Amino acid sequence: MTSTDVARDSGVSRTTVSYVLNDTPGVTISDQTRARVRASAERLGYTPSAAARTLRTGRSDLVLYVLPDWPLGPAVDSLLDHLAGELAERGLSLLVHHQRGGRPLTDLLRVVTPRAVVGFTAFATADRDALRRAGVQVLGTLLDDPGAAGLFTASQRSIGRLQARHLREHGHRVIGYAAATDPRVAHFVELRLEGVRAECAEAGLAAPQVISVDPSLESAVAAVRGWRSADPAATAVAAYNDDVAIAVLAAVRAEGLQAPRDLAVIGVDDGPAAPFTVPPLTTVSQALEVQARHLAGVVVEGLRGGDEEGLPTGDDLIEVVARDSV
Amino acid sequence: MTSTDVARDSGVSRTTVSYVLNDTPGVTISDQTRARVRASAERLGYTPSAAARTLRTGRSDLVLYVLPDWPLGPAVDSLLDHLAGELAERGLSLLVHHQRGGRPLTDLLRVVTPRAVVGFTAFATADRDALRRAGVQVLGTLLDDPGAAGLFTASQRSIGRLQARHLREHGHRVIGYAAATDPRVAHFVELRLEGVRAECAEAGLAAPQVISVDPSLESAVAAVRGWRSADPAATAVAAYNDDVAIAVLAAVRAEGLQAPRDLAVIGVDDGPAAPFTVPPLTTVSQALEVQARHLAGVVVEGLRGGDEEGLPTGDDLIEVVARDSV
DNA sequence: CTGAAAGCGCTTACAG
DNA sequence: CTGAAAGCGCTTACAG
Repeated sequence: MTSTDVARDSGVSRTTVSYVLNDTPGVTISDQTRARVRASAERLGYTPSAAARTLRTGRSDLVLYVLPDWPLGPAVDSLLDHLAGELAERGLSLLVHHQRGGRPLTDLLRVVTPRAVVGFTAFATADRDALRRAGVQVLGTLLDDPGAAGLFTASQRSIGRLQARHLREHGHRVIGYAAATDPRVAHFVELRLEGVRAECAEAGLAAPQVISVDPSLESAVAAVRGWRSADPAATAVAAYNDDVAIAVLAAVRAEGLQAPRDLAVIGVDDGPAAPFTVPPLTTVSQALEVQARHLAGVVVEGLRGGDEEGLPTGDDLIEVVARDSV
Repeated sequence: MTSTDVARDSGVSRTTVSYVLNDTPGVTISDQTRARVRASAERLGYTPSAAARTLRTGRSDLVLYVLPDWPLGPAVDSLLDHLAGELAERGLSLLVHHQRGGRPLTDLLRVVTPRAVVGFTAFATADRDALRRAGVQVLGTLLDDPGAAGLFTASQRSIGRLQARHLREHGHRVIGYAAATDPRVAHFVELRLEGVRAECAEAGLAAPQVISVDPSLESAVAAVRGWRSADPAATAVAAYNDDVAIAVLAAVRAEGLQAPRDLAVIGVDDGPAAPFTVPPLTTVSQALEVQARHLAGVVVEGLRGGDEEGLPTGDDLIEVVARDSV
């Protein structure tokens, strides 16, 4: 099923088929011919070969979104959905690549020729350069690595900062930090923790005591004991995310204590379980719908050759959802 | 950066470059020449054009995984990771497409030329046919739609069955069902519910009273009142998933009742919050690691042209994780 | 053992 | 207003 078939079927040349099907501007073709060509294409179920178009034009309508190795949660799905929609309106298709192991990104070029690659996390320098060399546009990253400008999302540091500030505003002077143990997420833990540290330091509080939580009940119980037996004892804990916070909350109950009276807890994500914990979990919400819209704009702007600098960093894209655990 | 550049740089023809870089069997090329070609390719950062290869050979090393519109949870990520790994070992790359709105799948063919498309849910017949016509292999689905054999996963019906059976085995004779309201998930609700109904019918129990839950606390409270005021009153509830179950559990507490004494609750997913609810949630776990391995095998087998029939349906891939809510 | 040549399916100057 | 022809970068019979 090629354009030759359509041409033969509708009694015109392949040139005309191409002009009609691509709505090429600046050519004048009778409405009658156009209709005939479209009808043939439709009837024959013709789809132009992506490989041939890409080879010929040297560019494709494909945008590749590169996702990292670690678990991301449902928020990213809706982000992708939204981005795909925005791109579709501009004739672009979005495909997602789940990065795995250490395999270089350039392996992908053996299989697709994207117009642009958008990274959720930072690219390895070698990958970035190789992609650029192959004529692929490389579009920013989400992480606030030094030197890699955050593309669209709230910075991880500001999430930590916001947690600490909320705790501080509720009178807590000694704050613990519940880190996650999953190594794939270590970088994020570090960035959020930095935010907590910075806020504590600026407010003249002691540095947060960091304890990792599995999350299993045993691990969380050990952590709760750790914070409470420290000197000075922590009265509040900022957790890496809701999952960790939920485990800590369970440990508080298991120890016969009460949140927030004996230990306040704040999470990150505002996941589905957060409103229903005991007590309901105070947490940081990341307004991902808004971020998605923003990301879409940035990507589209970037594709148009615009400047990716000077974009909002998005600190206003996070907020605390106050419930009863603080 | 084309194979011509590599040929010139290493002083051979493009033919030889292709033979060396593809390790084409049956050609004899001196080790010295091979080394020279590889060195050039490496130094020049040469990656063959995916478009040109695909166009010339008529096949690509791309497998497309089509994901549905609705939220899937982290389990699918690990499934994808595993599949990508298995495929990579066979020289195949996996890319994911998040299906959106009603846009036809064939739009994708304007952008990529996959060897095969693997569907998480069933394909629309039109899509399936169009893909096949374009020479793309279409590989099964997960849903147990009539006529669309389940590709790899446990059937949704058996999940519902298993919930009801567990409840029944714990002495419950009147069972309620907590459905989800998200329309994107309606089909799954229906299938799981069918399983519950079937199990109840076979055991001679009344049909389950179905109430939808938001999930918000108000909605869940209304549901709990509904089940308890029914005649006969339900003593146990099978929930569509953990999220719904968690809301129901919160409603039970809000009403001053206790689970499982006043109302037993069983979820589906065994998500991260399940061990930490009050009381800890009994739920159905879907051995997704195992399913992933299985899926990878099926896909690879399918690509090899093998038969996708006669595969395990995977009813042994689910099990209840008994905690304290039943 | 290596190279010249054809051709995959498309788009797009260019000629008529 | 429409068509013949070139050429994108590759692979692969085929000739030497």
